[in-house]
Amino acid sequence: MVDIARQAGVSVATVSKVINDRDGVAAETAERVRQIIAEMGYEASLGARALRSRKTNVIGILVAEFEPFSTELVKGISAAVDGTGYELLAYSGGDHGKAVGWERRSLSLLSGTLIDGAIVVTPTVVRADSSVPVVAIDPHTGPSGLATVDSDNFAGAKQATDYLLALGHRRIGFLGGRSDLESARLRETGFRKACAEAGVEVDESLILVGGYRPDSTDAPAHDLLSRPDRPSAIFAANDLSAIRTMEVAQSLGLRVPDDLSVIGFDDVPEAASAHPALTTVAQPLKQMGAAALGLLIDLINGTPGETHLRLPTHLVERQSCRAIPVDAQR
Amino acid sequence: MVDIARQAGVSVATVSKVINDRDGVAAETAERVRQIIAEMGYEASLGARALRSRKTNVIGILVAEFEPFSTELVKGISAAVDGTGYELLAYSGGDHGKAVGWERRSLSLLSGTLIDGAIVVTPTVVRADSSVPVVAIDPHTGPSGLATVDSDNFAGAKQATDYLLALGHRRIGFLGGRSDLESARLRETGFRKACAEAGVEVDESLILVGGYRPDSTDAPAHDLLSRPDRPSAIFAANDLSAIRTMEVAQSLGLRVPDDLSVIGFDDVPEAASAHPALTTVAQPLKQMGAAALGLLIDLINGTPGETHLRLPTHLVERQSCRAIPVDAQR
DNA sequence: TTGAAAGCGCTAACAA
DNA sequence: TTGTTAGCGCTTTCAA
Repeated sequence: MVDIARQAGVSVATVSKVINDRDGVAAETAERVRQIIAEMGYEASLGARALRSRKTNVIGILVAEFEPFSTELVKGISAAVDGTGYELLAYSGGDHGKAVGWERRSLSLLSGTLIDGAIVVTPTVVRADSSVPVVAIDPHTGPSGLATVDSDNFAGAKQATDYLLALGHRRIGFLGGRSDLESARLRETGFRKACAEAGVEVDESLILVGGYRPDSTDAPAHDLLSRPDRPSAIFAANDLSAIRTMEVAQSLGLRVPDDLSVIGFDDVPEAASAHPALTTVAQPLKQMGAAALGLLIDLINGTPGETHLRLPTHLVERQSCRAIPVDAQR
Repeated sequence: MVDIARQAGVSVATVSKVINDRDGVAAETAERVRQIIAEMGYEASLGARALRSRKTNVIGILVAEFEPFSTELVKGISAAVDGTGYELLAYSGGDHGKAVGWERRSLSLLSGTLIDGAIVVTPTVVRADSSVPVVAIDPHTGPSGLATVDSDNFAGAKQATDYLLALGHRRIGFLGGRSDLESARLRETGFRKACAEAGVEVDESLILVGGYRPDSTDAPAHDLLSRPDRPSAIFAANDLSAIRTMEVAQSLGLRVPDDLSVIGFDDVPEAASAHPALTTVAQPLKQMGAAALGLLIDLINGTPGETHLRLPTHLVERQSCRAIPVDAQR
């Protein structure tokens, strides 16, 4: 900025005024400064600028990691941000969410200086008292005081389980999600509800935790599939763990769907390219991202509307589930 | 930080030293300060911190927009960053790359202050003289002086065209990419080369530009498909335009692959979930992201190795292409 | 071992 | 219309 000022023969204050379209600058001077800025390809440093002014026009997206789920949300937010005048800064702490409180850390790292507001994805811990407006997607269990967006996890899980039951499955394994997340809790509740309604007793030894992550799914999937009375179907609480479950099954010599039916949750793009293509419950991830952005912008503008948006799910039938032959049913 | 200092009864300078593990602080004092920091959930503002010190341990990923291509790269970078000690900041300017020079703008916005280095995706314009190390993925035409990562676009395009040719197609439409990108140029060259080798003359009126974007693909796809002598197959320069081409075909009453074969390029996850599932040339996007990160970290550490990495492509056969019945061949 | 003071690149209030 | 000055939250000499 000093260079620009020197080149133009004015003070840095004047340059700043030109950049920010403040008035009190002669049209001629402004033009000259603009010229030089363009020539030198200068852009005010976000860090320094934000330090001093309050508004940055940047919205932060805080994720533990860029994996299929969070990136689908990001795609939705990105599509929706077009035309709003905001820019997007998606931030992932280095530890991939392994450290408790990563979202609080990232939030204070960025808020107050760099961003006007934040969308935080699957937070484990949040304080509603952040210095900037925050919207949570798929939040943790319990009240947070935050504006949130999620999908109807209960209904979706029930739908998945009903589908498996309708195919004749009676011994159904359940690979739960991250127990600190509301979504994981609701999916298990939906599963149990469907079983209860169908008069099928759930075998508690068939309920394990996959934690939404492929690597933490390995062990429980192995457990479930290597027992003599293994389930004929598995409902994995998200697509990534469902896909890993299919891989584990295949490594054990089981064919999906012939020997084992598997159903997931989310409908990330990877579900369609799995082998076999994964039957799953779709969350409208792109819409959820867009909705979160809408909520956040309202919050920033001080015109809060809804504080909680819940979007519907639907079943997507692909190739990973099969009806049990009638004579094999118990 | 002032609050912390007051609480601990020390100066902000001391707090800063504790945060940055500088020595010259009594173990006891340090412990007390750390305690309070933890209690208050404080984290130093990235903007302010970076303004003063040089190293931020943050790597920037600059994209025009979060769409399937760039997000696949981001996933690859994210997976590879684990354990390196770096964090990731993916930035998308608001205009979705419509403004020329968005990457230069984003770069100077972030560099010098917020990030230690940047990976820029499909840049149109770059100066190698940035204040931080930069690696380009899928760069623009012509020399840039930048370290780059790409895939073998020429071989991939030839492979795709050979495949179509082998299926008996002789009238093949080509929907090119963004003409400023090296990849688009190479894909067209590969297409022409394959035709030439097969002794098939290319009809220049069948070569149009889709620009890698669904919306800019609509018109040329319509053009190609509504002419009486429409091609029997279309090679679209990336998956997004291929998928849109299939949609346009279907809206025109053409069945894919029965009436029209379509092949894409990239193999983004969306290709597998298209209807019909898209046959395409796969780029190893995740590996490309990981490779770019490796290159960049080398650059940051001042131990530059390779300056240009080219990864191989391969054909992924799905359901969008069909052999032409022999009697229909010309 | 500690803290005062300067300054990173910028914006905002005010004075000239 | 312009420039001077102070200060955003932090790190870093350097003196106490």
